[in-house]
Amino acid sequence: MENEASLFKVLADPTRLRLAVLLSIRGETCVCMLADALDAPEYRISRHLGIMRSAGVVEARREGTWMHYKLSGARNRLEKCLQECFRDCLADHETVKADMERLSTAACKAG
Amino acid sequence: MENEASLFKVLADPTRLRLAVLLSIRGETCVCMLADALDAPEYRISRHLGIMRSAGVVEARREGTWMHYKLSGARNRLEKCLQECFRDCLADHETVKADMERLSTAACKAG
DNA sequence: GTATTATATGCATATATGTACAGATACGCA
DNA sequence: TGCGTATCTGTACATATATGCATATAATAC
Repeated sequence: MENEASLFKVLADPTRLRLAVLLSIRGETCVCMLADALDAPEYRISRHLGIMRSAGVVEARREGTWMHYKLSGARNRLEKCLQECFRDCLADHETVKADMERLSTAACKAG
Repeated sequence: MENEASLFKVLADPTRLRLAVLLSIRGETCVCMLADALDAPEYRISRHLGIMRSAGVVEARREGTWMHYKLSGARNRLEKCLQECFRDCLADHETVKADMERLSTAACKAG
């Protein structure tokens, strides 16, 4: 049960939860966009994305200088269930809506 | 989003996750049975149940000397979704099956 | 009242965690 | 090669967390 608890632990932080929900809504997104969306310093976003990546929750793709992150495909029923939670239960959260609003006006040179 | 992250944090511990799944399967259960099921000292179970109770995840009912705990009714969509996760994704976990096995042979004077 | 049982909690300790800053790395371009 | 931009990470620090032990509380039985 350690693994399952670890998965919950990854989501047990507001920054990481917001990132997970945003990625579930928008799909692959660049780090600089995520930093703008969450209105947080880039190194903080990067650190949390690293934690999520180590846990296999997100995947990264490099495109030149830019790194794009997206949710990993669910590897089991629990991960699938939790990803559904993001979309069904958290996508319309006030914080997420504000994050999406900022994200929509953010400009990223990666296009 | 702090509240949602806190909810995940409550579940981000193996002991608490096992307790949550057990309660979702079996319904209201006495502390001594839970301690037997998890093969853990009673004070540890009590401590974690206290944390879950503070977070509103479980409810307690006193019956004489005994305390019975059960999952609280889901107060929102996220809680409902997570409770479904317990039953759909974690109930057949090896650890949970072993916990249920110990629980089935445990005797509680509360009946 | 005392004794016994079930459960909860104060305390000390060890470990983990999030954050901020500075500096490092990776990449593209000249 | 050197420069600029995007991203990552080493370190330090403050805070949070889980644990074990001993003890406290709560309820019942005598």
